[in-house]
Amino acid sequence: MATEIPNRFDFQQAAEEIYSNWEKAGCFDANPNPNKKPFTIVIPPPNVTGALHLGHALNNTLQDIQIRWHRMRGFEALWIPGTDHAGIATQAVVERRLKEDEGKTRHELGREGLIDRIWQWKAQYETRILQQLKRLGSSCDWRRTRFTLDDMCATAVRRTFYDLFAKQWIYRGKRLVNWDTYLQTAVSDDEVFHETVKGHFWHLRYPVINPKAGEPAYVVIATTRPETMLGDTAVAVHPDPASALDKAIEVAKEKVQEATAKDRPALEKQVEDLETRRRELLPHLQTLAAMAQDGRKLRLPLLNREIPLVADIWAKPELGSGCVKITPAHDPNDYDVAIRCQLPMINILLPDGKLNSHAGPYAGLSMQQARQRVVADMETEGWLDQIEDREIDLAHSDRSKTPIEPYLADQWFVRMEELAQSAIDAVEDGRVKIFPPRYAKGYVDWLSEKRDWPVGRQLWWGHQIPIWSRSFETTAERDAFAAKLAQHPACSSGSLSVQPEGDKVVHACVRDENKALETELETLGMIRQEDVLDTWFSSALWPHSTLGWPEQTKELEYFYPTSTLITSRDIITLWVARMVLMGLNNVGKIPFNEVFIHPKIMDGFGEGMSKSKGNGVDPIDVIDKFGADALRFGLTKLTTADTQDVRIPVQFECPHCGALINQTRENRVKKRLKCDKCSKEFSTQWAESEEDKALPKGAVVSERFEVARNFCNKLWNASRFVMMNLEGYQPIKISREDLRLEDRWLLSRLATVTEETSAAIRQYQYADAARVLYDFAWDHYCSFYVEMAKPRLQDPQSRAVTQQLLIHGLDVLLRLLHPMMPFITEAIWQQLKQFGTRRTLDETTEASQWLMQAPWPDAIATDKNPEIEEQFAQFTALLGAIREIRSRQKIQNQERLKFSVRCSTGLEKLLRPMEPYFNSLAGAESVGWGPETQAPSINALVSLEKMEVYVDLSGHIDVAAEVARNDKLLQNLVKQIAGKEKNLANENFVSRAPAELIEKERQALSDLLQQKQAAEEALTKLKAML
RNA sequence: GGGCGAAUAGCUCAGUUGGUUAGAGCGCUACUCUUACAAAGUAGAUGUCGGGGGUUCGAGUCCCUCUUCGCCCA
Repeated sequence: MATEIPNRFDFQQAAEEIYSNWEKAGCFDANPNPNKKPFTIVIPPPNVTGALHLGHALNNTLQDIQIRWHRMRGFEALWIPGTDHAGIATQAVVERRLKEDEGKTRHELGREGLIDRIWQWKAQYETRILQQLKRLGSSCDWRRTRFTLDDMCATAVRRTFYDLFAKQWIYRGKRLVNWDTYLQTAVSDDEVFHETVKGHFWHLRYPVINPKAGEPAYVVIATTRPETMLGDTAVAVHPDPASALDKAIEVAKEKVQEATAKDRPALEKQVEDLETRRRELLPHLQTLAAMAQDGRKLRLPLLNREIPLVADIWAKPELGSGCVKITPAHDPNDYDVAIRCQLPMINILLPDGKLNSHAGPYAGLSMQQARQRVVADMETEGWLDQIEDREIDLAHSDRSKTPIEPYLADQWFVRMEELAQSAIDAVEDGRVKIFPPRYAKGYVDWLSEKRDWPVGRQLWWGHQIPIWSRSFETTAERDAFAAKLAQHPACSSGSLSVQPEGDKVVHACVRDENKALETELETLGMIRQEDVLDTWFSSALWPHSTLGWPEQTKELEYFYPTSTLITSRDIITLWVARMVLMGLNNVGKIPFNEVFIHPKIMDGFGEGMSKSKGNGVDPIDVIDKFGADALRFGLTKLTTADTQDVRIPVQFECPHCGALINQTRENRVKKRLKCDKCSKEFSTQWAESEEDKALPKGAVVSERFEVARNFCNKLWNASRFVMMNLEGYQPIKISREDLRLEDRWLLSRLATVTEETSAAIRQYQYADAARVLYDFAWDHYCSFYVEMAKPRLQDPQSRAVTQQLLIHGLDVLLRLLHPMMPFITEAIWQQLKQFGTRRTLDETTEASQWLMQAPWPDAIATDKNPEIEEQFAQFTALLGAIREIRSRQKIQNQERLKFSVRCSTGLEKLLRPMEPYFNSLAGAESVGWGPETQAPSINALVSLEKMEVYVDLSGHIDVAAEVARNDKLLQNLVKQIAGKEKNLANENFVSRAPAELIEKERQALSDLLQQKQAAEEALTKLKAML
């Protein structure tokens, strides 16, 4: 029976059962349905590198809220789940593991072998990720789960690549790339992070060949990477050092002008240095500039190569020696110089980071070894000028954490001109709306650069580029071959596209997987490109590839464009922008109508959470401890509309006693910790030794979710109360007019709250939606309606109506909360079934089998009644006044109070019917009402806006407490009165402020004066009693 | 260096178009085991709204500037 409901929600057990029941009942499935409007979300596929973290929990909670809300509103709501293969990240993790566990490299395992291992890894993590999503309550259509490397996605990738190739938007070129020597692949700028490290500035001398009279015998260049001299193809000097220096001096002087006193000395020193330099170094630089114009050559030491002295603005006369060595194949700036001055580019590096034959005697050395040898040899030969210490900015690969080598390599690119423009237009003309709107700027700025997209990755894990290539000795041979290939029937049928590159190379792209054709190309001597595509290439197709494109499926037709994409801001350029341009290119339509960028979760110190910092919270730990509903509600409550970061302070949970220990920057990296409370030790994620690992592990959690857990408990117990009092419940016909004030107040609140919640969810104002429901459920439904229902339930006259409104309110509340807290609301819904399916005031609807399929409540406009809400506010104010006196006077709850209220007859009429509630809610009974009411001889007075409340204190007055209260009140009143008087005495205010406001102020002042007088009188009386 | 954002109670955050007593939850204090809930109830205390200028009758809110922090880009 109902009374046996436990007073805690056992979420552990309930959640699992509920979820599998939903799944069995097909609640998550969506299918094209002409009778409904579609609402579609594609999950931003989490990558299979690791498990989901709290940021993912937030991301997916927000998506699920939209999906569940739309589903309840009658949309055909489809949420497509899936994961991303994350090419380089995953391969890096698996390779590292391989090295650590078996000491093997990928080359020892071979391409097939390694890919096999990665699939195993993928299987493991995909399972884990999908499981996490399920435990979170995500209502995805699991039948449609996709993976960016599965057959369906592969087909889409291949078709897209072919299309771009045929449009000649794909090309291969030699470019300087960020080379990861550990993973032996190029990485994009997005995958590089910079770190300032201590280094040196080596000053080297390069001798001048046949210097003329007055010319120096050598030039000095400074470099942070001396070994790259082996790839030098020039030395540059500024063409007009005088004006360049003047400009630099001018800029520096301006800075001095603008500087604060603190910074000024340092900047003045700079100006001084520059002026000294101009005096002492300029003639020398001018000589060099002239020599460069005259075509003077230098001899590159160690390799004895002749290199030109060139004039180029990249050389900064204000820095170092004023000359700079040019290594086009290994430095982006030098690369630009080489393009401008038409210099040769010499690549001295092998893919594994060792030097190649261009490095002459240094071939085979690593960059590190070469540096030592080069410096030593230069010194021996007398070409080393000096060494200074210097901090240098060093690029690292985000994937392998090793230094990046800029490297000249063949690279596949996607031409971005048209594609980028199409994506810019889509946002600028409002077809794609980004929330919060400020993020549109970064999106447009990034796309506006229209930098061609390097899509090739020298990896094994990914979509292999479907291009077969062959090189020829001569252009004629190549052309002949290409012409012949162009005759192939596959070309005219549009499944093969042939294109030349440069003079001697031809590429052929095969549209769909076609073993016969591919083999044929191979017999013609063509070889397939080894590179795979950047992961983002396949994820860019995600909104349409998951719906079956390039097939014109029913799903694609019905569910595309998707409705909204919910993601975090660091992914706007990588994902959102590329999804837009690929959607437009492939389908001809935008991929989604709206994009919502949610906040990023930080720890209590404002630092991003990550496993490598030790401050990462595993959502599963939170779910185990507080329940999925608490996790979801807590995250929802944090998601305010415009903020970009939210902080969640993090604790360790002691596995012995459950105590929470605040995390600090110090303790979060420790291998083991001692509990503050029970003094027992526990291990952390860092534990390595057997001894540490033997200790129980302390989870990283956050007590932030306690609030939400308590809210779940409140909801649970309110429901429990309702059900305990529903014995004999029969649905009855209710007519609004017959209802009491509190009933109509409840209905008015329900209408308002429904409206506010809907509006908030629609506008992605998640925190507002959560707050509105929290306040309503706790402060209105529980604290007032349920409390007021208690006496009414005892009264046979009013019991049936009260039951009806209680269950109606609960039914609506559960539906409103369901998108945020699906499990607990569903659990209660299932229990409510014992009272039948007719629960709401609407006699025509029956409760559905599953709450998740129930209709979203209607905001019944006619139930909204501001007047009643105002009246109710008067009632609660009066109640509060009585309670305050009770508390201040330390009057026990058992002792009854008497009070009288001096107020207008109108208010009296309104509040008198509430008399029983003063008894049940404040233990007080009224003895007088209306304008003529006399104060009891000993009383405490509370002056409210529209009434004066006298609580009879005869018998239990604490005079001192009452004096103190009145004193404080008086002080406050005096302060306020002074403010108002000052305001109203201000000529400017009276003449300029709006008349209404002035009138309001006057009224307020007169009220205040009256209150003051009453307080003074009370005080005089009280003091006489002392 | 450029862009975006943040700074409000001990903590985490709200605070509409400027309008005069700046709010919530947690924590804290006091009192209550009152038959839904102590993961609760009732009441209470707590603020130079980061600093400095300015606009205005009036600034947490608008403008300028400085400081600190975070994220992104180069």
